[in-house]
Parts: sequence; C-alpha cells; structure tokens
Amino acid sequence: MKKIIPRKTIQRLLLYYRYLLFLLQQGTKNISSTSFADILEISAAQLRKDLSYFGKFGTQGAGYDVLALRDEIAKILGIDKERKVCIVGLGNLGLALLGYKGFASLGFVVTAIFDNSPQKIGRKIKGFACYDIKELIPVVKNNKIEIALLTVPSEAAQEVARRMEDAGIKAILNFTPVKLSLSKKIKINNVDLAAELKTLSYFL
Amino acid sequence: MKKIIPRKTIQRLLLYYRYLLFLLQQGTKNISSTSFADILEISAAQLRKDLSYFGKFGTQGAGYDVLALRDEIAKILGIDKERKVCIVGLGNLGLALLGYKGFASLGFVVTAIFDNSPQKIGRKIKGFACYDIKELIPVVKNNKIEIALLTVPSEAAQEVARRMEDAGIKAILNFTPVKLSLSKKIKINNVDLAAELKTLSYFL
DNA sequence: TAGATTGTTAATCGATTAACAATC
DNA sequence: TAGATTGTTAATCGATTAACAATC
Repeated sequence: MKKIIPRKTIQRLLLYYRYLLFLLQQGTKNISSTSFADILEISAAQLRKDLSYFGKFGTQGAGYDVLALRDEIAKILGIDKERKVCIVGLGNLGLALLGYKGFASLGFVVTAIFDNSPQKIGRKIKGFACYDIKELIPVVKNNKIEIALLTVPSEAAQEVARRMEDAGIKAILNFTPVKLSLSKKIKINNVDLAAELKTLSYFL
Repeated sequence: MKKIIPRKTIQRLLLYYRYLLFLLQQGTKNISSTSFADILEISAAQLRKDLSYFGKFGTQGAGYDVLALRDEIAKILGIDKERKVCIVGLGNLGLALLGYKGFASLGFVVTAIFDNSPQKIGRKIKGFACYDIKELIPVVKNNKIEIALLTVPSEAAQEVARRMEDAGIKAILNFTPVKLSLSKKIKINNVDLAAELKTLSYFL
C-alpha cells in the first residue's frame, strides 16, 4: 500500500529546508515542532504530519536536531542529486531564469538553451551557447536532459512542447498560459504569472 | 452570511475566461458545461459549481451563451477595471515582467518602476522612467498604486516590502523566496520559481 | 411535449488540525 | 522520575464530485 504524498507536503518540505539552513547559520542546534511551526506560520501538527510521511526524525521530549533534519530533507528532496535542465525560448523570461541563482543551489544544472532567433543562435548568452530550437531533439537526447523550462511565446508553446516530448523530456515547467496537451507520462507544472496577479487583485 | 469563495475557483475563472475568448474566435456561440469541462479537463460539476458562487448564467437544456458568459466572468474578475502596479527591482525578472504583454490585457497598468542602481535610475527602460527606490513612498502615494511586484534580491526583500507597506501598497506579488512579515492587511502572493521546479523534479 | 442541461444538495474525497498515548 | 515533545489516530474542515429535481 503505497502512501500518496501530497504535493503541498513537498512544497512545504522545501520551505522547511530553507529555514533549517537559516537556523543553522544562527547556530540553532535543536528545535521543537512547536517553535519551528511558529516561525513558519503553520501548525505544529502539519509540520509533524509532513515529516511523518517519510519517517521519524525527532526525539520525544527533545524535538529535532537541526543539522540531521536538514540532511534528511535534502535526501528526501534529492537536493544532492543533479538534474539537467534546458531553457527553451530566450525572451526576457528565459533570460531571467537563466540568470537565476536559486536553481543551482537546488541541484539544477542548465545544460542547454534554445531559441529560434538568428541573432541568438550560435552565440554565447551569459556563458551558455545558444542552440537552434530545431536541434532540440538531438541536443536533449545527447545530453540526457530531463527537465525543460518552456518560455516561448504562447503561439509556439504547444508545438515546442510536442517536440520536447519527442526528445524524451520527462518534465516541463510551463510559463506560457497555454494548456499543453501531451502524453500523461510527462509531468507538467504550470506557472501562470498573469493568473497569480489576477488572483491577488481579485481578493483585494 | 457571506459565501467564501475558494481561491482555486478564482484561478479557474481566469482559465474559463481565456477559453471563452478562444471559443468566440472560433465562432462558437453556445456551449454546455459538459463540453466546456471536457476542453478544460475538469469536471462539469466543478465548472457549474464555480459559476454558481456568482449567479446563474446558463439555460437548462441549452447550456451557456459564450459571449454572455465571457462578459459575466470579466465583470466578476474586474477585468474591465484598471489596477495600477509598480515593479520594484529591475533585474532580469523585473525586466521580464515589464515586457510581459499578458498583464495589460487583464487590466494591469505598470505605473512606475524602481531600482537602486545609478545606471538605471532616471533612465527610460522599455519606455518607462526608472525611479530611485528611495522615492518609492511618494511615487506610490502620488500615483495611487495598489499592487507591487517584488523582484529585488532576497537580502533586500523584507526591507523593501516594509517600505511598500508604509507607502500604502495593498497587495504584493512576491518573487523572492523570502517569507515577508508584514501587517495582515496586505495581501501577499508568493511565486517561488525554484520551489515550482523542485516540486516538479520530486515527482519525476 | 420530450430531451437536454442547468443549479444545487448530499456524498465523497483529501488535507489539516486536535488530542493524546508513547517515550525520550 | 517528571516534564516535554514526538508520531499517529481520530475529528474536523474544505473542496470536489455525483446525482437529480427543476426547467428551458
């Protein structure tokens, strides 16, 4: 009977990881679920429940060892393991992602970047050689790239995504507002910036 | 007894809106909840439930008028009303957001942009005059800006956010991985790109 | 009228929280 | 041992779905 782990639990695990790093910096050696949950502004029950999906990491009466818990969460999230990613579409957003430091510390390695503009193809951009998007399939295959960040214009999104599928990409982080239709085998996460803003504004 | 409308319902409303535009382009005049839900890959019950929070927009036996439904949803989301936003921090991500066409069509008007770099302050960037971040408070107040996009480096996030609060900003779309601590009155939406990617990779 | 499809109620599912026995 | 805090079970909350009476 395989436990199904909620997506939200995984998201919170990353939050826990970040704060454990911070606590370590501060020299905090040990913390109870109650104090940690207070810092994170969640309930202590939720924190313990989230951890319990993966094992027992605390000590009754004493709480959690910050260093040990950090390591356990790193292991769970696979932060030690490297994942090869490519960025497809080097408009402003693609460039922003390319320059984003946060990815590297979580084990993501930008292995290739693609565009369709002759002004970019073949040139070095922030130290990365830009490939023609036509070469997506061989480049992804040769480099065993698993994850693609899709930052092309909406019109091109579906067709490029289809090509990613053919190239053997396993997961796509989709920044376009297009609902991609691909095989169920590919994991897709949609990041819709306009939707985030609109939701926020609605609740004003 | 005020009905509480789930945040997810609002998110889906925007999805409905986009597909209604698309259906209109195609010349579809009418659609049933079943066919529309099929297109959106959600359940028909959910679609009808979402709409029912706001009123009755369909006709039994006949479905929904595409044009009328689009207008109703636009009214609900306030897509007709303009909202003034500012972008604070003009690194790659700030620039990407500045160039993002999708906002304008949803009624967001970029009214000011801010940075702390002498190379940017006072210059025009993509047609917008860049202000010194020190002037945030007067500029926001004078222009009655309601929403701020926070794209500064992590280290500066909390302090800049505090200043946004003092300036009377009502909602912040926070692109930094920092948990902002501000008065409860300010609406905060966190967009954590690294977390999105990490979550995706975990589920591989 | 007969067929289709809405709007809504009740049932289900899943995630969060409260409570507490186990135990360090 | 006594106090503190975990890990887990059961209760609660909220959101999704199924079902169907209302009705165009």
